[in-house]
Amino acid sequence: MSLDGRKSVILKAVVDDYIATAEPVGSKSIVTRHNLNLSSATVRNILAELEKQGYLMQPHTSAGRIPTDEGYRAYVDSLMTLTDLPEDEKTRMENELNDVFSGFKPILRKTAELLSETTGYAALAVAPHSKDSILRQLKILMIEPGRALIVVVVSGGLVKNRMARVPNMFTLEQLIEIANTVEQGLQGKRLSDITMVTVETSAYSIELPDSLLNQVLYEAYVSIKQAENLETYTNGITNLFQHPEFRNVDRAMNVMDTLTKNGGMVVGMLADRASARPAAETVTEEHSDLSIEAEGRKAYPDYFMIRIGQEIAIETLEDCSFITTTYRLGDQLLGDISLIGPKRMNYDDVISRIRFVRYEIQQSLPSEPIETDS
Amino acid sequence: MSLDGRKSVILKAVVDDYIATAEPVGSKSIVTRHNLNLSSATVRNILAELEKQGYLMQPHTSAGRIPTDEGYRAYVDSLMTLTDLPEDEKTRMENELNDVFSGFKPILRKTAELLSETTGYAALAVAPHSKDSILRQLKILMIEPGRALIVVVVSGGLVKNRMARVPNMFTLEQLIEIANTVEQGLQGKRLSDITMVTVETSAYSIELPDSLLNQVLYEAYVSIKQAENLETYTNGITNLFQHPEFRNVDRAMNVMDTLTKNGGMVVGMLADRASARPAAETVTEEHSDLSIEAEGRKAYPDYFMIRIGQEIAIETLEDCSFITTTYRLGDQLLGDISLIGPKRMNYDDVISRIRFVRYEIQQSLPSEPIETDS
DNA sequence: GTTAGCACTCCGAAGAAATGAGTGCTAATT
DNA sequence: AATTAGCACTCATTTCTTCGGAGTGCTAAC
Repeated sequence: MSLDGRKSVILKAVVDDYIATAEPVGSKSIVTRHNLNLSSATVRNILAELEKQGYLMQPHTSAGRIPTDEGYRAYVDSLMTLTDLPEDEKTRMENELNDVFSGFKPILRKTAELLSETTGYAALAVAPHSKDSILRQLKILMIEPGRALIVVVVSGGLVKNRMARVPNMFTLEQLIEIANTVEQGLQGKRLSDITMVTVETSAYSIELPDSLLNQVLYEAYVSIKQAENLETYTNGITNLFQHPEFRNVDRAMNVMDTLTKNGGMVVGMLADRASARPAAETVTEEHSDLSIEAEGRKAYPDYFMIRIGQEIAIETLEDCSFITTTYRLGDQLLGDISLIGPKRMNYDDVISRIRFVRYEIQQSLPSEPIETDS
Repeated sequence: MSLDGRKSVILKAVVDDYIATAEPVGSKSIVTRHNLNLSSATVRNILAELEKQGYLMQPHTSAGRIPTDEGYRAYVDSLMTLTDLPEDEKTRMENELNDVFSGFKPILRKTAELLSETTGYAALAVAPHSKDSILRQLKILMIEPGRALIVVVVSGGLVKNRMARVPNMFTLEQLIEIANTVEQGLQGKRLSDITMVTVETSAYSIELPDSLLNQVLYEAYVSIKQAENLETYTNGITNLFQHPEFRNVDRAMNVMDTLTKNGGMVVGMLADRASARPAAETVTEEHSDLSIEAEGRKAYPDYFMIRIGQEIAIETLEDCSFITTTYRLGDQLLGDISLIGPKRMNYDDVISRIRFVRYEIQQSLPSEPIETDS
């Protein structure tokens, strides 16, 4: 009953056609487009069944069918055919990525740009970060009297730096002493466990007036805390407007709003959740015949997390789909690459591309230094 | 003939009403709304004259009038009445700004946020930068073998830093020597005059194999060059969609695109031009009775540059107006605050608010350390 | 110089009619 | 028992028409 051969062929046909045309798909057009050996009447019967099973729906009584979230889900899980990118596409993207000025940020920016441009959807890259980052180093560099650059180095090689104002009277030596003391006291701690109290405690042995010392400690604390922040690069949000589902200004605005508010935090958190817990039902395994790093499957979250419509659990994005995957640099650093488009998205193409750029990022930057700040 | 008392009253009325309603303004509604002692017929005659003079136009023959770019220009230059912000608004904005976590970036972000939220338009803040930045310091901090943080300090106190990969074999001492040598060679030079050749020349005395040395020099060069980049913070672009002139998806998309492409560079350059050359005809002097820093008028570009429609000289923004002002930190650092909205913008309110936040920024952060990176 | 009056314009809303893609159901066919 | 042809029906969309009204310009009177 559920999805025998013919049914799945028709469901796939509906989703494929709807993705291509954005118009409800009728029985007749299916028959001709896919030259099936069936009459439209038979197809109609099958469509009715698929609708009863929840895979399809009609926008109104006398219209063709469009996929429901469940329909897309079935399509993505087992129906769609993943193809590899054509070679010239690959080399083109490869070249573009290699052209980038050195530095990690530019490369992520370029990645988001490339993805959004080639797919026509919105792309998002989250900079590498470590889930349970551990403080490794705390350095201070005096820029001029009263101003110092505080550098926080975290497990996995992530470095964050931040300018801070310090009392004029401190000498570089004093600052370095403070930094060293705090560093020793906090080294190895998880960032999330560090509080202002921890910082102060770590520095109890230093003999300086509290009022002055605390200013520096506070700056150090802020710097450490900022190392926890995720950085995100978004590109191509306006692309979404090209798609008919967002030709309505209000809907477009809502989506834009959600994607840009708080510096992309909403989306960043979403992507973050992806790498955090790849829950069984929402994670789509790559089709094994095309999987690039099949050996690592169990050990690392190399899946594509695909959230369709309601599954995103954000009301304004219920017409969207959200595809996320995680890249790794070395053993500890994780980052995410995501793509947001209409539910009626070219999943096949998008997945190929994301996989490709992930591969590229991991290849070309296995241990690139990573600079970030707040 | 040009703009005698009654005419300017009527022009002001039209612009005011059109700003308020977004509907073409008719002769009758002017009379009732502003209870003038005139008949609608008289007003019609005046409207016809104003139209002949180029201040007004009709969308179609039997419609009311709307302002032309010249109409807005006249309004902005001499007709509108600038009011001061109500006290509670001021304290509210002040509090919000003071609540911000320390650091310059957050404050600029907050500024853009505040402005866009309270005005309902899009806001843009350009981080402080110096027009002809001069290299002051070049520091290197070794993070771990093979990785170093390069810090560039520029005249005016701007600091940029960037992680770089350096050959493993270098010791911290060697790196510091290189940095010091290059620093000495380049100190005092304008960033724009520094090239890869200049950098290499500055280091000719160092006795190390070229192939290794050049890697470091290249990284230094890149770091210096990145210090030239402007950083921009944009907020509230989606606000624009609320206004009827952008309810058309395509127009909205064009505007969005222009405002977001290349990380806001288009707009950044626009704002930049504002502080660069305040050309007479496009710069609007603040109405003197409300001017806060009247004494500094000639010495600093404390004007509001207002560009209306075509004056922006970007086709996709021809329905917009663009208001920019420059803030200063200390003597050398300049930054811009801009607001982008429909031509039919509440100029009065917007200008008051921009002026207020500029004042706040300059007050609360006279010499805050400024951290940025690429 | 101002105003009342009037004919005229033209947008936009509201309705009516035609179109056509697509459906579900029934009865005939394989 | 599955498939298909046929047909009546539904309903979004498009096109055309009508009509009201806000607003104008012009003329003639005040």
